Amino acid sequence: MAEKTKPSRRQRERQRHRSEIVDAAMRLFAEKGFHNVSMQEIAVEAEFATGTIYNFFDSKETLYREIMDEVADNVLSLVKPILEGETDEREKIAGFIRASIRIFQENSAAIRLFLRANQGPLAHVSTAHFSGTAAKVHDILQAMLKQVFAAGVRKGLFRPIDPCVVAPALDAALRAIVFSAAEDVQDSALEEKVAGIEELFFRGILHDAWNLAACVKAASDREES
Amino acid sequence: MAEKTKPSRRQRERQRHRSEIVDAAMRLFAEKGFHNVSMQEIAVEAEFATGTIYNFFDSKETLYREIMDEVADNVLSLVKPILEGETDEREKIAGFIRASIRIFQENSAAIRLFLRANQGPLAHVSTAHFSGTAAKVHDILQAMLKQVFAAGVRKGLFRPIDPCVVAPALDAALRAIVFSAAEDVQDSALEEKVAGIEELFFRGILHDAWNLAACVKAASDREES
DNA sequence: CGTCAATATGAATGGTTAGTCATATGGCGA
DNA sequence: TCGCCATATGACTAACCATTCATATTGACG
Repeated sequence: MAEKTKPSRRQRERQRHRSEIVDAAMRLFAEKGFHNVSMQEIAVEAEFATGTIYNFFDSKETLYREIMDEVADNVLSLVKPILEGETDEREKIAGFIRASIRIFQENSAAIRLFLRANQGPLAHVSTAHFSGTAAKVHDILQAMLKQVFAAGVRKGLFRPIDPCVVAPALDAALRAIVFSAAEDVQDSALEEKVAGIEELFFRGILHDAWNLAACVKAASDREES
Repeated sequence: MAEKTKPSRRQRERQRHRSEIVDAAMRLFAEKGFHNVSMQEIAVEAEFATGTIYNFFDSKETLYREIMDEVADNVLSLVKPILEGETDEREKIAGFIRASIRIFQENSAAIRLFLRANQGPLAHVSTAHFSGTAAKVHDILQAMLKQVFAAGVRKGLFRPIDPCVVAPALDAALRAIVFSAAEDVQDSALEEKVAGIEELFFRGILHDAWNLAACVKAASDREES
């Protein structure tokens, strides 16, 4: 199927140019958002002419999508082995949390794209706030997490939590921490913070068993007044 | 200071028109994002002429900002009494979680704005991903949450968690759940899901005390291979 | 009514930018 | 060395859209 035998001179050059464009575009999109970057800017940043970009990508939107997809695939390939290994569900979750540090640190520019993704050319109210493959990848990740949680519950490792609650919660909480750290200059505390998330998720915030039901009731009573 | 005595006919009309424009703009911005909505569209949606909008707002950006600010203030005013009451820190957190349902449900369109906020005319890498007052409000909310957590830890109600980790984590997790529910048609499960978050945060996912440290070590060993 | 001030109107303006295309370039085989 | 083809170029076009402003409408008040 795939021709492995022909990375001719021309072809390799072309591929290099392509990736230079992608790099430049990624930097700019990540920094300023889709609508605030013109093809001119991208061209200048990549040291090509405007028209050249259109030899590689049909439209600005296509370029954007391809970048998103690339990043998404990359992230997924890093996370997948962790969540699908043969280990204990508890270790999978812990491993996922710890891996997030590296993944998000290494792709921090790329990930910013996802933060800024909401603005994209997609005006729709898609399930996630991403577009195209990126949305699928997000869904896949969520699905994997849910499965791990479900398995953990089945085996009695976790309390009978709802995977559809915990999976997005973990994902969102992690993102919040990692991104806020990525934006500050001093990301020194990142490791500790992620460890904090880990503990939070595994053990909760309470010191001892506390009568949750009573509190909830009190709160809703107060609400009605 | 504030003249309470003069909502004359003219003035009241003007105010009504203004809020009709705000409503229309909010609907559109929430649905399609700042850049994908033209002043024309807003004018049509609000049943005014383009120029009329400029009698109320200096620019598109001003309009956007004012909407954001309005929503932010509204949300803050709902949350503040819960977090600053005289109750137990545990109840404050529980109350905050439960209140989020109502708040986000009632302003679901408005809140979508915050989701889409990243795109705004602000290209900067601001601390939060919001602009202007909205950013401040977000910070204020976070600060209040942190204080509650810190107080809870001090009183021994919570384990020695880091407020700077837990506050954003709770916020992000809640948002993730509420928004995903808001986007699905069947939000029937929302109450249960939020209750799930509550339990998750208070008690964690583990059934029993489990040797977290060992797991962490195993995971990082594996990482190095 | 008639007048005036406040407000609404929407066609016109100017600036921006995605995307095109006729032309130039340069590597490569003959 | 020559000519060819893949690729690069960047001035140009067409569309879009925020904003303006000369004009029309409204409704309050004498």
